[in-house]
Amino acid sequence: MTDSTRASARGAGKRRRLAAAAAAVLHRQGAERTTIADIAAAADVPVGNVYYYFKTKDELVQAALAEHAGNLAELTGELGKLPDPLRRLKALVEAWVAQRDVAARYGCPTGTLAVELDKRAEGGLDLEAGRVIRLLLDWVEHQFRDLGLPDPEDLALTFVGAYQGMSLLANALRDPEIMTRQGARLTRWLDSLDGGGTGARPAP
Amino acid sequence: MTDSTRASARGAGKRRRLAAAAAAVLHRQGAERTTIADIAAAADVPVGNVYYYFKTKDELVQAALAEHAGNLAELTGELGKLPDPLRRLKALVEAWVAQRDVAARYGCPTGTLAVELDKRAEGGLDLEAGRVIRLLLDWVEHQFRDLGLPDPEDLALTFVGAYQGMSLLANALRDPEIMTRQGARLTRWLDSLDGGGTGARPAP
DNA sequence: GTCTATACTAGGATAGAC
DNA sequence: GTCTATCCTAGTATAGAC
Repeated sequence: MTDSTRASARGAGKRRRLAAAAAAVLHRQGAERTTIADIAAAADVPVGNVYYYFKTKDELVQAALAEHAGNLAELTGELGKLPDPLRRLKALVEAWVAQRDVAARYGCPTGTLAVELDKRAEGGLDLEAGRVIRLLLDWVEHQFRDLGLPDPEDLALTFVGAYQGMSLLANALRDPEIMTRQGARLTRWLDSLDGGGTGARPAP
Repeated sequence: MTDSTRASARGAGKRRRLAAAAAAVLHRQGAERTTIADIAAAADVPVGNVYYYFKTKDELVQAALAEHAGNLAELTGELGKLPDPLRRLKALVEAWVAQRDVAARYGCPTGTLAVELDKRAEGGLDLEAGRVIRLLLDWVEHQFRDLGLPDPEDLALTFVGAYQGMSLLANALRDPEIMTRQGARLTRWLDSLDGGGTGARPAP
């Protein structure tokens, strides 16, 4: 290994630390209230050095979104090991409910970022969070399709919409129990869809 | 009428214009990206004069929230004229769907503000948006209670959560049709609750 | 009560030494 | 590849003339 590859390896390490720190800090403080210095401190990287890895703050936001997309891919990868699509969706609800305290305090990482970036048209990042949400929607839609249910796209919107809605309410009211109770409702809804046979159940 | 009361009347007019402008501009640009100058321009009031009516930017945000609360009270007041609670809720869904283009572009005014204010702990406004959402929740819960359905509080959370979720998705994906389709689902859900008789329908 | 000019600060970004 | 010092802009808020 040459000096330069070792340097690159160290550099890549810092880059990754900065991306992970960006994801975490942006979630807690929001995109606008977070300064480069905040992210640098969280990643234990000197402030001035950040610009070597990310030329602008927007690039850091982009990196945070990639981080969220990666986390999502990891989660759906795990869930994909379950044989039954219905069990996969139920396990996803369980994962959401398990995060109830974080959701009540800071909301859904991607959802809140989507709201903030929408108001930030300049950088052209206003649609990027939507892309990450789209990844989740597509995966969920695939599960509903595998279950043989009609309108899998609408079902996915209902399902993910319910998650975003309960996260926002839990956050706005600072009440993690909202995640628990609405999560239980979502699970019962999934059961009713599968048990219903015809799939004609009119639930939202 | 004395000079001072006339002056007060003019003053109150400007104050009201500023509050209304704050509500509108904060919705479009977000709390962080909006400057005092933006609000002043929208209200057609000279920048420096703003501070006579609102000592800080936070007070303007507070005024915008009061504006949203007022709009909500007006809407529920109208809906209250309908004799049947079920019709009231359906009419509320219709009102939401009618705003689909605004929702797809800027999200729910109160919901997006709740997300932003959550990250803005300093001013102590972080829970204020939640209070406005609570007003809506209480009204909706009341309708479900009048329908004689069990767990009206949870039903209200599901109903309002569905609205917040569909607004966020419509906004993140810039697709007003999401409001239309999910609104139709919500309406069918309401019908199923009422028609179900037992109210044991497991929908989320 | 209305408006102008300006003080002050935070924070993004860059130059350039090492 | 790492870090310091600094420039520069934007935006809140105030002082004070009218």
